[in-house]
Amino acid sequence: MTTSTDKTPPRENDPSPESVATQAREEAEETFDTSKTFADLGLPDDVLKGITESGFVHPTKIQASLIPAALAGRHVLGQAKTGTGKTAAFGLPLLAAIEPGDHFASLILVPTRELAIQVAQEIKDLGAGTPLHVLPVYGGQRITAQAPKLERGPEIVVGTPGRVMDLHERRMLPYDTVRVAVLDEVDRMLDIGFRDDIRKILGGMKQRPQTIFVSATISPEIEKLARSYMRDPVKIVSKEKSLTVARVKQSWINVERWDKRKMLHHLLVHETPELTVVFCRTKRTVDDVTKFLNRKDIAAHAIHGDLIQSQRNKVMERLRGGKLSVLVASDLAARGLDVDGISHVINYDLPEDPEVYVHRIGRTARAGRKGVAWSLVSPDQGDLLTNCEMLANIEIPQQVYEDFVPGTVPADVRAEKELAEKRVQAREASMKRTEAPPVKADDTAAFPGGIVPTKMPARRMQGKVRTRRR
DNA sequence: AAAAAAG
Repeated sequence: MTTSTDKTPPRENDPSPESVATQAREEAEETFDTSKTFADLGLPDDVLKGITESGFVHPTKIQASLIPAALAGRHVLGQAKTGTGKTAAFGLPLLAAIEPGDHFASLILVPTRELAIQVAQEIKDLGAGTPLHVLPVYGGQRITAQAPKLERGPEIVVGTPGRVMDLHERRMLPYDTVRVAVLDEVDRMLDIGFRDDIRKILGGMKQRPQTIFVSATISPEIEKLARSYMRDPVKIVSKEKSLTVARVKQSWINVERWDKRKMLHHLLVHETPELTVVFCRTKRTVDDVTKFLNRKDIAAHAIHGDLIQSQRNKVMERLRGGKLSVLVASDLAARGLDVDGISHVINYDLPEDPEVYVHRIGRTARAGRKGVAWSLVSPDQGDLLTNCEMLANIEIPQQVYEDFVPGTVPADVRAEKELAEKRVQAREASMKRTEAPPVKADDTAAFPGGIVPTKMPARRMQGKVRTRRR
């Protein structure tokens, strides 16, 4: 049995056709600009053909504002939540602006290999009506396999930073021909490790190409980066109240650390989701959880950055082909991946970075569908949950599973608790022995808040605070 | 603190 402690009545009790239709319309209005069609945006006929063949009529809001600006040759810094068609927003103007034979006219940088494959495929599909070539380049595949494809001089290259730099150094990928440079998932690209690569690649383009940066969130650091590479940029910001779409039903479940696997198993068995992605914080946990589920006869597959690339590609193919029901993933899969039919996202651990939460749950409820996002939160992880709620600007309700039977407390945890209790008792006993000196009336008067000045030096206090946070 | 990306 499932009970929700949400104060508002559950949506399931209100499935009248009118309300469903209203909700659908509101959500469409939230994402799409129904007052416009792609034909209004100034795209050429051969590009429009690819769009109509893909079944699109109205652009999303980010597309409606980004496409005309990019077509006009402007530098664009665009923000929109996940799943609102950002790839097409920068891909369509590229397809429109680039002539066949314009070798290496555009370079698109993405943070993961899987995204390189996906973004390249999406632009290929959109450009089906044009003779342009799109090539993904990324690490983990042999350079010798890529060389002949690069020699043919594709107009658009989509790549991960490491391999792009490698190919450039081998003189197989020029920078000086690039007229439009795109940074996808900029917030992720500015992480330590990527930042310098990005600077090297963009800085290597002495001709100062038109730049398009897209990101789910725009931080001051992103603005700074944009200012240093862009001339007179257009900033496109979505005015949404929340960073997450309403179609995802989010909730959190209170569960002790040692009960998380059991709870995960309980959810997968009792709620029978169609296609689930389980996100874990470490590669090790991904492997452990996958093995655990396999032992319980659940056909779960793992994906993380330590698997060989062919294995990663194989798992992604299975996922896209609908031949997989549970994917256990590291944050490798958190961003951008657009796979149809992911009905559930489970956060086995909440991420330290709340932006990652927004990206993770954005894997579900794509293309106008609904989705469910559960987060397993142990009592000591409450602050992580609060961080996510604050960033996404939503209140996540708690879900209680009354028929879930918690496991026994592991021996080491029990021992630790007992030890902590003993320490407290010992401290109380010593406090009684050394009576605190009475506080003088003058001292308290200087601190109306009732705080008694401490004898501890300020520097030591800082140190203490710091150690407590870690 | 971890994960990703060049081998």
